[in-house]
Amino acid sequence: MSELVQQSIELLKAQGLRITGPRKAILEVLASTERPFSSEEAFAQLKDGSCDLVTVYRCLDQFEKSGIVESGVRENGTKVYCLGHGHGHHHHLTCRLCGRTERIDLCMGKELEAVAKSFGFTKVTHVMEVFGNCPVCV
Amino acid sequence: MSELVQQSIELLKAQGLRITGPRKAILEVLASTERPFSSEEAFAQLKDGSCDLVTVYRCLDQFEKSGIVESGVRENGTKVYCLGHGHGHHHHLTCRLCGRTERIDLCMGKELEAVAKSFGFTKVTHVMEVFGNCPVCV
DNA sequence: ATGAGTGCAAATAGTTTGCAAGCTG
DNA sequence: CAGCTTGCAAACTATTTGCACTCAT
Repeated sequence: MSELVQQSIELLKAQGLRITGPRKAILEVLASTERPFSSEEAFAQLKDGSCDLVTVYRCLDQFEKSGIVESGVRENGTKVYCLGHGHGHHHHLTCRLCGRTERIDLCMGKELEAVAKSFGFTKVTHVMEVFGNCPVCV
Repeated sequence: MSELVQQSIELLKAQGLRITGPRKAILEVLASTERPFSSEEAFAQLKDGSCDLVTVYRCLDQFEKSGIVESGVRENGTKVYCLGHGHGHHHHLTCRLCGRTERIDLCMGKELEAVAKSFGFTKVTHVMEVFGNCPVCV
């Protein structure tokens, strides 16, 4: 089991959450690559019978609430999740044709928070996804 | 009819598209505020009987292809559209409780494009939405 | 043993599509 | 009057919810 999965499990335990087969399996999938997964995609990566698709939805949602994964939104509105991979908040550059994903550390979180605060907004979060056609897909 | 709507209509005509009742009505709604609308929300603003919800979906999609509106995605994945309002590309700060929206001109489009190109990606686009709780909602 | 977690089925939300009829240019 | 547009119905995709059962702690 990867170190990243171990860390995540500790975090879950620390919050009084239970470590189950499906949760471990889903974490393993997320840890396998930096590419963000939708619930359906993560489900597709699981060995047949690992768990139900609904469980994937519920676990990913739970993981997000627990702060061990971050979520984003695809161009088409699909929700995706990825482990912090030990690097905390970041964004992705995704090929809209093949799904290949590169990590982007560029982020204007602080600036956005400053602007938002100037409007009196609190609990500021943001979602940013970058799309393009990768060299392989032309 | 607002100037903004006039401009949009000219753009549609220039592309050989037809100016119909529903299209004008939808443009009026979009022009009424800087707040981005989902198809359902735009539909709700129309006078009863202006047109069918499906038509709103199709028109907004068409408007985006024609370049007269820009689209974004809500935290929950809902697709939203807004007129350029004569200021071109921009982003929004939306209260996740009441929907109040402020315009944000902060954008790292150029930087993102540079990073994406360094990976060999072309046709780079990005989606960014900022959320918070506005002063009125606490 | 107790309640968090899961599976299955069914409900929902948002959006898209097929096709015949209507209206714009 | 040609064919872009629309309306209506139905299909679809992604996600959520209800409920009984199971298993981690």
